[in-house]
Amino acid sequence: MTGWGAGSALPGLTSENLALLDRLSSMDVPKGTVLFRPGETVKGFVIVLSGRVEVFLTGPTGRDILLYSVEPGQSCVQSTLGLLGGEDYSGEASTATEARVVLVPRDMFLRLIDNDPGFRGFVFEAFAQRLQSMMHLLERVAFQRIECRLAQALLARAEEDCVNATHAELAALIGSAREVVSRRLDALARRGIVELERGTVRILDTETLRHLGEDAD
Amino acid sequence: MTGWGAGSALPGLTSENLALLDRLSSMDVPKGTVLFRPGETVKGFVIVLSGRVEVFLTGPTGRDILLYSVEPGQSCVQSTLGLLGGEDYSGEASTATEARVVLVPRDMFLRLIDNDPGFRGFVFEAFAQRLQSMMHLLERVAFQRIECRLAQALLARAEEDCVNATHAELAALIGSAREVVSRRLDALARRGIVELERGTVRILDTETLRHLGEDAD
DNA sequence: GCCCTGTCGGTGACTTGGTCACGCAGGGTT
DNA sequence: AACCCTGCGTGACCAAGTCACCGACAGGGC
Repeated sequence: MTGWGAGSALPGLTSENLALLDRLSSMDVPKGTVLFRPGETVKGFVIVLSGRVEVFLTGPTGRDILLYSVEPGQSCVQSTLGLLGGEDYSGEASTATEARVVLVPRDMFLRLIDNDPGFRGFVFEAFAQRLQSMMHLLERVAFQRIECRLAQALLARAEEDCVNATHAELAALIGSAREVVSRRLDALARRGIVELERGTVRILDTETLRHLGEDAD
Repeated sequence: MTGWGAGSALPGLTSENLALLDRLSSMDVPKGTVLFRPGETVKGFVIVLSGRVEVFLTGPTGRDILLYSVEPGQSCVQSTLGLLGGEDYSGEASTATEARVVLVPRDMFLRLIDNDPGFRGFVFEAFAQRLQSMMHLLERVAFQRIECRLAQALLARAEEDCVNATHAELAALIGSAREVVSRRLDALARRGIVELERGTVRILDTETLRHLGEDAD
């Protein structure tokens, strides 16, 4: 019994199943750990309890793109894919912060799916959300200009008008190349919208940035 | 009772639920009909019995990209999304051929999900497959060259070394612009790999085309 | 036959974005 | 101090998307 409080993350489970989940041991993982790589077979259903896990796709040229990030209480859909369809991972997941995760073994996962409506709902909804967000991502990648995506990423990542990320990290967030991000940021800085420092971007004009982040259809 | 043979499309259902599904009336839809548009709310769970339904995303510049196509026996995941997560459609679905579809009403869908393991499995697997294929699509769009994607599309669409599609259609298949496809095809024709006619592309050198369709990592 | 109209495809000029190959600056380590 | 690693800036080049055209063809109506 690890007492990680499955109740808060998984509302609606029957108490006996909750107890079952509670008995699983959670793992603490340091920041930057790779949880799985493309081609690996799936060991179980992963739920993130705290911290953040990011799933990236890597292109042949070494360029990365963030598929989605898994926040506390969410599951990593990639693992579900493998459990249900027998497919292997195709993205690479690593911890963006130190994190605490639980791994639900395959047979237990399948049993829960079959006899617990609450758990089922949890999995289904996670699925639906991911699929939806993947479609939005695809839409952005296929149709939106870099400037637009960059503005969105900056706003999303900002803490008190400050973004702590290298240009390379920002590039991965929006699925572009480091050089391109550098040039765009430079352009934004020239216009007085942001201020650049090694490792951080300070947002000076949130309003204009928000405007740039909107679709120009 | 429409007798559309749910059994073949949905193996593993209990006989009573099969009968329930069989009692739904199917619809015949002519080629080119738009089944749903972005922003519409979801009326039910859609299953395609015959023909092909294609789901596109449209960019602000009018450019289209094929998200996936729904073959007989498959369901349209977009409709599932709406039923489970309450989200609206974000793609546009239309029939690529004349087609026969069934619409499972929302409440019946939810009941089936809850009490029929076979139906549940069907939905889950469809979900998993779509998500997987969306990730592959994203990978192609984000990282692969046009020539590569075009070669794949041509091979996938070929019937006896002949592809009956306009340049605009091919462009939508691979998420590019018509002009770009025209130029690429022209380049392929110059190299003697294909032969162009109004409305069709004839493949002369399948081997080279297959080679072009492989990733160049 | 002829014309009209809509679809299909070709083309040039331009812009945006990705790739490659650098080089330089700051902050640690030894 | 010499070193190295990481983050960032830059120029050149290429691939791809956009815009504005134009001609070529097919089908229908007269």
